[in-house]
Amino acid sequence: MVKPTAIKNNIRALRFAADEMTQDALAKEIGVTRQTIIAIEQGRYSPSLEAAFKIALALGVGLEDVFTYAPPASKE
Amino acid sequence: MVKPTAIKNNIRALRFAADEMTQDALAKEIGVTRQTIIAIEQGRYSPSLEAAFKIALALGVGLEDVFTYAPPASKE
DNA sequence: GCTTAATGTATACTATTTTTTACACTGTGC
DNA sequence: GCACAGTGTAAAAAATAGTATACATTAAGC
Repeated sequence: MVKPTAIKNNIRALRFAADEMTQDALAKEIGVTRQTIIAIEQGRYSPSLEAAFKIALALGVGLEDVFTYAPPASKE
Repeated sequence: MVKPTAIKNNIRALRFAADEMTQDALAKEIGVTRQTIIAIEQGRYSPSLEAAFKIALALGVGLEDVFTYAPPASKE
């Protein structure tokens, strides 16, 4: 099963909004590696709740401003 | 290192508020096992962002109404 | 043309979350 | 007493998230 993450985020946009913060800077600020930021930005996997909270905190916005859950589209 | 989850939740309270929903019912509704609900309720680990979103949805509240991040208390 | 910063890709590895199965405990109804 | 619902515990295995390292690409500055 593939399940390509039902969660979207606008970390990239918010990074630029937040004083042009680089992936590396963000990664360091929240205590993860750059790889993690890249993978999350690209939606390759959704972060842990903890990582998500830290990211929102670092970007100065609420959790739900960064990540949005796209429900699997029920058939209707 | 132990890292006992910096995230708190009030799933249990919200379950009762939401029509006395049982752990089993909630688990089924969001597509995880009962074990997962128990572990999360007890704070044994924090869920994935996806699981967290589903739980909030099933309980009819916002993500940040269910889970709260307790920052590691900076020294001040 | 060389260097550097920022981003992306890949792979192997570790850690954490989630599942599965199985059993224990408590309260309620019969 | 026995059955059942709801909750809890435990441990192994599978799935997913995150790390570490190394290398490629692009744009900017010198």
